Amino acid sequence: MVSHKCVEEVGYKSYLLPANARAPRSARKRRSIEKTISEDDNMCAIDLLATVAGHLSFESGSSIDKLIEDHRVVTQKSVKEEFLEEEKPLMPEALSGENPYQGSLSTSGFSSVINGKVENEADGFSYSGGSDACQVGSFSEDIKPDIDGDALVLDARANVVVSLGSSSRTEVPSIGNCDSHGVRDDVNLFSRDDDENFSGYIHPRVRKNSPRTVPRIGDRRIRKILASRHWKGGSRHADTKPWRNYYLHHQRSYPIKKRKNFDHISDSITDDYRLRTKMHRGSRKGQGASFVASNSHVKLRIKSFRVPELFIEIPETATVGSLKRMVMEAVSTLLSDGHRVGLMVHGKKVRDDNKTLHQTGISQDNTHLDSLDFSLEPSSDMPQLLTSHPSGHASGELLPVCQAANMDNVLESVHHDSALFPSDSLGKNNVTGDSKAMIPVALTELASRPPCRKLKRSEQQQQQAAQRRIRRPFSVAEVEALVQAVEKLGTGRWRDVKLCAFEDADHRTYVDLKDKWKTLVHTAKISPQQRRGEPVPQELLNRVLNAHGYWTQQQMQLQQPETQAQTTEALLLL
DNA sequence: CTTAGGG
DNA sequence: CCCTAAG
Repeated sequence: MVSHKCVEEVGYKSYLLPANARAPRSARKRRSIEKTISEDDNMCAIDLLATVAGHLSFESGSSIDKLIEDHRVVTQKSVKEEFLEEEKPLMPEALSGENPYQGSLSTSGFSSVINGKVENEADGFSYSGGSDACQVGSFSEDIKPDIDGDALVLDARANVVVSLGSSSRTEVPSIGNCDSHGVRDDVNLFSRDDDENFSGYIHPRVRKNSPRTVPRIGDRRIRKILASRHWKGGSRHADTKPWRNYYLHHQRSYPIKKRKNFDHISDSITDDYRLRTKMHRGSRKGQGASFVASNSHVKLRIKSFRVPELFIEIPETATVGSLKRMVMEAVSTLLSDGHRVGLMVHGKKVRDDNKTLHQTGISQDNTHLDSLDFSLEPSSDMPQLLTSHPSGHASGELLPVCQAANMDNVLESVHHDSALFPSDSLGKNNVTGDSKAMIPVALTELASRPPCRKLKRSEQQQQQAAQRRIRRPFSVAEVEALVQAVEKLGTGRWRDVKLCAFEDADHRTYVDLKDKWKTLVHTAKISPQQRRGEPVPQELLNRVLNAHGYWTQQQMQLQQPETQAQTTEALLLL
C-alpha cells in the first residue's frame, strides 16, 4: 500500500523536494557513470552441441512455432511405455488458489514420470513423454533406446531442426504509476526436471493488494532457497523427499552463471550461426559424395530436440509473443540447468574429451555417423566443468548452455538460418547421391539423470554461488514508471522508488531500478544510434536527463552547503 | 537492509 | 545483473 506516497502529480520540471530528502549517505564520487555498460548480457543459446561437434548448422526454426501453434503432441516410443501412456493434466491443479509462494504442485500430473525415474534407477533416466509432453521437432519411427552408462539416448530422427535460446524479455509487469496499481497479470515459471522439479510451468498470478502470506522481507530469501534447491540441489542430487515439489517464481529461472570464458561467443547467436553456415559452404569441396568439408570437417546436424515436459498456463489475453517467450524461457531454463553434452558413437559413450573426432571415429569417411548420438546429461560436476578450463581448451569446448539476450535474437537467428538453409539443401540430400552432406544426428534426451547422489554442503554452496538471475530488459512501460517515480522521489531513494512504482514487480529490486536508472542516464546521453535494445522514447530520455540533472544538483546543494559558505567567507576575506 | 559505485 | 563497501 504505497500508492498514497505518490499521489500527487509531478509537474514536468517541478520536482518535489521531499521533506525527508537527504544527502547521500556517503559522498562517494560518482565517476564514470558514463562508462559504457554492457547492455547485451547476451549468451548464446544451446550452442553447446554445436560447439562439441565443431560444426553445426541450424535450419528453419519453425519448430518453436509448431510447438506453440499446434501444440502438437508426439508420442514417443519408450522403453517405459507404461509411463508414456498415462494421461497427465496439462497443469497441476494444486497451484491455483494457493499462496504462490507456498503452492505445491500436485504430483499426480507427473507421478508417472517420476515413478518411472525412481523405479528404473538403473536406467538412469526417465522419460517425460506422454501425450502432453512438448516436443520440438518430430521423431521418425526409429527411436531406439540405448543405454550406456547413466544416460540414455534416443536415436530419434526428425526433420525439423530447432535452435533454442532463451528469452529474458518479459511482459510488462505490474507497473504502478505511483498512484495506481493495476491488476497483476504476472506469470510464474515453474521448472521441472525429470526428477521432481518443474520446468517451464508458467502460471498466471493476479494480485492486487492482497495480503501477503509471506513477509516481503522473506521473499527473496525464500525464493533463493527454493531456486537453489531446484537449480543446484534438486536437479543434481537426490532429494530426500522424492516427491517434493518446488515452486519457482518466474524470475527464478537462473541460468548458469556466465563465465568470462564464454563471453566471446555470447554476443550474437545470429551472427555466430550465420558465420558457421557460410563457412561450411565456402569450404566445401566435392570430395566425391563427401559430406565433409575439404579440411576434414565433419558436418553434424541436430535434427530435433525434445523437451521433456513443458507446462504452460497463460491467460487467454496474453499475446502469442509472450507465450513464445515463455516457452523459450522455459526451454532454455531446462537447458541451462547444468546439463552437459554426452557423445556416443555406436551406442558407446565417448568420455575422453580430448580425443579428436577422427580418433573417435567421427571422420569424413566413417560410417558411424548415423549412429552418432548426443545426449544431455546431468552434470553433477558442473562446477568443475565450468571453472577448470579457463583457457577454453579441448574440454573447454564442451560449453554448457548459454543464454541468448532476448527472444528477438533467437527468433531472428532462426529466421536467418532458415533463409540460409533452403529446405531442399537438406531434405533431398538423403535421396540423392550427395546424400550425406548433412549427417543426421541423433536426438538428445534431456531427461537423463544418473543415480542421484547427495552433494556435500560445500558443493551446494559452490553451486549456489553460481546463480544469476535471468536478464530482463525493462519495457518502455517500466521505464516510464521508473522515470515518473524518480522525478518525484529523486535518485537517492531507490527503496522508495521500488515501493512506489514497482511494488508488485517482484523481480525488480531497488538495486535493479537504480541500475536501470544508471543505464537510462547513460542511454540518454549517447546518440540514438549507439543505443541498443528496445528503443526508449526520446521523450522519456529527456525526462531522465532532466530529472537526473535536477536531483544531482539537489544533492550537491545538500552535500556542500558549508563549502559554499566557506567559499563565500573566503572570498569575503580576500 | 539501503545506498552508491564499480565490475 | 552482480558484488561490495559503508552507513
